[in-house]
Amino acid sequence: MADARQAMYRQVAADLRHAITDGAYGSGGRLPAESALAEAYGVSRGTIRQALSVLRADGLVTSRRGTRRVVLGTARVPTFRESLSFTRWARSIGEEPGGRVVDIARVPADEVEREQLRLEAGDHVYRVLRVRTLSAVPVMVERTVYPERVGEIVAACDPAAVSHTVPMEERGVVITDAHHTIDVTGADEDDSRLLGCRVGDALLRERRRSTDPAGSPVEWAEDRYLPGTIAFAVHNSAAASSLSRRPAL
Amino acid sequence: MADARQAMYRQVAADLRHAITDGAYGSGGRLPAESALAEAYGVSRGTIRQALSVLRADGLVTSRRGTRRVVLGTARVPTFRESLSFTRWARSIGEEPGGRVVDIARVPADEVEREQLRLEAGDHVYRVLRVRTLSAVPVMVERTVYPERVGEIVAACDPAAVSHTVPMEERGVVITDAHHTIDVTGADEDDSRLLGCRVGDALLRERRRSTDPAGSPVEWAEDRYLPGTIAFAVHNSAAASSLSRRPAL
DNA sequence: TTCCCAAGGTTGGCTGTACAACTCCAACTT
DNA sequence: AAGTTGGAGTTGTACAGCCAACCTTGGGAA
Repeated sequence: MADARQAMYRQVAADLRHAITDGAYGSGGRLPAESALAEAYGVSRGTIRQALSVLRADGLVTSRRGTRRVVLGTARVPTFRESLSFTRWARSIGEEPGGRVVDIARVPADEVEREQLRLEAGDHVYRVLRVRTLSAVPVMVERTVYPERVGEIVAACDPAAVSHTVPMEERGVVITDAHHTIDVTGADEDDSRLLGCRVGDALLRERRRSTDPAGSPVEWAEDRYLPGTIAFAVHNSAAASSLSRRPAL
Repeated sequence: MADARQAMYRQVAADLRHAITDGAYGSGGRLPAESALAEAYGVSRGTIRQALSVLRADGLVTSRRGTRRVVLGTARVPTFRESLSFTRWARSIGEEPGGRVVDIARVPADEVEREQLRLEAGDHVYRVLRVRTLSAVPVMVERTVYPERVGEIVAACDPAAVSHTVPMEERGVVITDAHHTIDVTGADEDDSRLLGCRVGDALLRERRRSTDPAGSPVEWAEDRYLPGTIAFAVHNSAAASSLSRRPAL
């Protein structure tokens, strides 16, 4: 349970999550009734339901009226923050992340950037080109556009800094929502040079727009991965839908 | 609002969703306070919060303690069912979906299939190979494995049937959870023949395991798309995280 | 045996209340 | 002019209760 500063339902959710990933209920097994959990944790049923809805959204348990909840899978589900940060992700799978900033520039935002980052005409943005490595092997090229207030933080970082999200968080930039588009694209000359592939080779592309709790865009990024280095995993459920297809541009 | 058989919070969510996609609050605008909405709809604040949590998970609105909710985007978000069915997706973007079953076979499940579909030794599965088209142009090859009870339904379908999910739903097979893995792979000979590309060409691959409300697997599928025909869109938030990266196999 | 039905258990949905934590803005102080 | 404080407004968390919808089980009926 730990940390009393956390909301009760989060503590319960974390505890149940551990119990599930430790296999306490087995895969395909049944959870105790909500009322039983409520009594066990000494909280109301509403709080238990809140905790379970978190696990439901993560795809750890199902729910169906009339019968106990079923454990769907016992795999560890990354937290939201891990899923956003290349560095955190790499460390969580036991790889050593690295990288370096190839190019960074403060320029007036073009029309697309103004639209994506919701800026006014004349506002400036920081464009960052970065190559990222796992165990010193280049696997991804990242092109990110930041609005001025965020870009200043990134520009102040060491070009070889492993993580940009950590300093951003320390400076109060918090990301709570991200919208991703995943498809395939061909390598351009920069990609070719930085990743060691040929121009035109297929790369797995993730485009991402992240926003803070106030709804202001924090970054607009395009990541290109060498095939075979990464896969994206998505869970969706009738309770919390999140994956969709889109016609490619 | 419509249909009284729907739960109240879903009606409210649908109504607010329409209001938002119609631009009633603008992009970046603020929603009325929960208590105001509660009074307007004649329901309790709890019900409003339930409705808003749906929109939150879809990335339509943010939420932050102390201040009103902000409209994140006004784009239409596909429903869970649309995102699962190629046919529904194609129609929703105004394309004419088609396809045909190339091969279907009832065979004993191999070890991987038993693991994925949670079957016993000796159980049989249906393996289906299918090519799918948009406006008569092949764009995707689909390899699906069904457990026996579901496979029987699919096997009874016309090989040229546009949709398998519709008959499945009519026969009481409901999907409530799906786990997807998205990456890039090379075309094999079947892909090459059916999609008209060369062996080894890069394809966007989606692997999917779907389960019903009881937690029993309903299908295990691998879809391979020609590059440029589709992109996957994902929203995740601190409230309902569901995207993760995975090391490629 | 097989089918049907009733009863009990369980989750879904909704209401109402209370307080805590936080944001924002205006008025005040320095 | 700049910083501080305080209060009103808003969402987050938690509790308690009620009924409906649904599933499972077991016993009775055919």
